[in-house]
Amino acid sequence: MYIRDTLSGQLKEFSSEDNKVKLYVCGITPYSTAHVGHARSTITFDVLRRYLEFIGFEVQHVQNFTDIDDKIIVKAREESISYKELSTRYMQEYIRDMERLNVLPAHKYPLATEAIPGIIKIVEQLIAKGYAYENDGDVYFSVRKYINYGQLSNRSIDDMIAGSRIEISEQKRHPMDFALWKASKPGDPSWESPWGNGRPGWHIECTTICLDNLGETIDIHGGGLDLVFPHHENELAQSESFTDKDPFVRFWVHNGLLNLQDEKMSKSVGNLVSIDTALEKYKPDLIRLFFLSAHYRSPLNYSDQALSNLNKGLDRLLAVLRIHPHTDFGQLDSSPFESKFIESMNDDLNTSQAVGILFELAHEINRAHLNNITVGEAQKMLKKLGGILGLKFNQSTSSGADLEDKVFDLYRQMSKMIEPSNDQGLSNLIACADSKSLDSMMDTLVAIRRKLRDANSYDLADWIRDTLAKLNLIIEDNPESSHWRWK
RNA sequence: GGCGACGUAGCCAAGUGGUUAAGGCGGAGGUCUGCAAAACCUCUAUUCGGCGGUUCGAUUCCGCCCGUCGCCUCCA
Repeated sequence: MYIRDTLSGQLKEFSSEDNKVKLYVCGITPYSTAHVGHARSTITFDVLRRYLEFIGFEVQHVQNFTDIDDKIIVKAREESISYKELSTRYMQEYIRDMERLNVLPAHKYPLATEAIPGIIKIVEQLIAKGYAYENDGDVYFSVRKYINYGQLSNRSIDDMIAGSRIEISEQKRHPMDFALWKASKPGDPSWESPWGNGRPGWHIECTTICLDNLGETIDIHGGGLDLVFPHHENELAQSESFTDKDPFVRFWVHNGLLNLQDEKMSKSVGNLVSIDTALEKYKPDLIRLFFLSAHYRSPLNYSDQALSNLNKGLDRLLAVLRIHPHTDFGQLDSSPFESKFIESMNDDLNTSQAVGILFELAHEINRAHLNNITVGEAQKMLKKLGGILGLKFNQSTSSGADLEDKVFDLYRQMSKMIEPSNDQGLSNLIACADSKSLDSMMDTLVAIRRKLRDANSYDLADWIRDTLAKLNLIIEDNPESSHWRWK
């Protein structure tokens, strides 16, 4: 498999020792509800992980929570609760949201606040080695000491200072220096350290958690494109300064950002769609399919139109999986689709192409079935390949609280309409309707319509079909048989 | 100002130095059907932002221009 590495800018063939993959994905700062942009990132790496596992790697997946930072402190104070209470709430929410999106849980979700002893050790070492300095309770990393600073984001210290709004801080020796440890203000959550009470800076928790959980060299480090600078740049600088080991990360992988009306979706802009909101409107499979329909590194515009369009496509796949295959005519060979799927995924996780292949396979299954060829194995293949993308292909079901009553009501209306016809068979069918079981009512309705259609009573047959359609119950008629399904 | 990405049909979106530029949605016609739905068949970009260059040949490589977006401050 080939993966694009941000640091080298190259497509590189992926391999690892003993077929084990150390995968570290930057998690969230839990101070507010997760949005669909977070979902895109998480799903990107979920698919990467699933695929690596599919091709035989053993993946160890670690994702952190940065559960202490300025915004958490501010927000907790606003709500008059502890930082812990606040961060716990949003961490739980996040985990639950991801579960709903069928994301495989990471093997570990380490917290920044639980890594503090390790953080302190690393900061002490960085000071001892001359990469960092303490000033009035703060500790800063000295970017000039790390000669490769800027390598990941491909920029030079001078250029960054020249163009823009770097805050000059009295405490720092160089404006680009960044905090490893921050002295805390009275009343803020704080931890004891050799430099007084304080808390970790933003990037050091990831370094520490990586080293503690995965070792000095990790195979894949992932996150959103907006983390390249400063987060990953700083993480890289401090990690390699600490370990003297190059590389810290073999593959830096970054996903493109999700836009809303061509503008990045972010907390600061406020143009957020929460995962919860998205899930109220769209099935998890659809949201995943939407993300995967574009390349993971490209920007992607979140829009209701795009999602709704894709929904028709998802319905196609679901319809194909509903086919009852013939059993006695040669099996459709779906292995070429698997090969093409793998080829696409091997090419830097080209999920867009892979999704295209799913549709091609679906089309082929429909064709084969029409020609009386058995498609059972091909259906399994479709499910299997979709599964690599984390698609569950759950058929729609919905049992509205009073749905049974509504369908039963339909019987009552029908019995009035039918009386004049004096058809004993029909009346018997109607009479045996069981208001408890939707399945049996639907089966009976299908049978009733059969009779009606045989008797050319199309008006009533159509009325039943239309009425059920309004309840999201679809009846499909074929010359020889009829079926019902959920919309 | 610096760095980077992108611009492919009505929309979403892959892709390639050269026979037919994936796939989905939408649209048109047809088959099937009592009708509808689903499915199937055919069609729907002589052309890949614009202008030059390299090349026998470029949408694909190079340069410039136009446009959109991202990063350089917290962000997945």
